[in-house]
Amino acid sequence: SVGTFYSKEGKRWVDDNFSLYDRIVFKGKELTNSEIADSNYLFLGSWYLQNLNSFYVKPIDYNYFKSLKNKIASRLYEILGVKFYGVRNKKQDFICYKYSTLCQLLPITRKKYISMAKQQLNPSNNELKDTGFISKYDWGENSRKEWLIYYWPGERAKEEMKRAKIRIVDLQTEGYLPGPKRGLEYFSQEQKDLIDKLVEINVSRITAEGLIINYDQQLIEKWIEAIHYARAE
DNA sequence: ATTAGCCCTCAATAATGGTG
DNA sequence: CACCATTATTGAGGGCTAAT
Repeated sequence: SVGTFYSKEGKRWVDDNFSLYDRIVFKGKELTNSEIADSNYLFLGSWYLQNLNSFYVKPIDYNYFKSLKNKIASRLYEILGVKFYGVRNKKQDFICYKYSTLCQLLPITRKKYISMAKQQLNPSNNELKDTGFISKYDWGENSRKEWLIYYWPGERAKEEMKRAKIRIVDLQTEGYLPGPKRGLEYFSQEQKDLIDKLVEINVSRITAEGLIINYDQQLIEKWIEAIHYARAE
């Protein structure tokens, strides 16, 4: 896997061989030398974990994602969300997919006739349009007789990108660049303890400090608690 | 090329059984 | 007896195919 994974913290592409998970331990198996796993554990790969910690993720509106009835629609939402990112501030304010490409990306089989392809995808397209994620979509054909689908971002998509941009700016200015005030004495003892806890669960120190500044302490404590559960699933 | 009906798959819910 | 886990049932959605 060369050139497929970008490290946010390292600011470079990763060419190493790596896997998403470092280690998987199933329930009842030996966890460490003496401990037996009380449920299934998943250890995220270090690169993956680092990027999560750096918030190098595409923010998705999980509630919206869940609300989508059609699974094709929800997958489209993920894909288009990323693509719309690339489209902002460009002259061309829409994106275009070959149907054949979409077939590889979506949980669908390639149809022989355009009518079938349309009734395959349009219910999902309409759902996204009705909920405002796209403003409209259109079918077309290129010179090689390949079917194309055009998507225009809707209000919901634009809102999402706006929100994401603000969050990124917030984190970069307030959470990342170590400001002049960013000494250890800046934190209370309680906060230091909390940071240590975060570091224990593999959050990088700089991110942990950023979290402490930007979020309520109790919220973070709950969050740590939740992670201990989430790990097991 | 398009439409409609049948069949298969998957997932959500209900029912059953096993355990503290 | 209550609670959790496993199994059975049902329903919706999508693919395949035959008829138009």
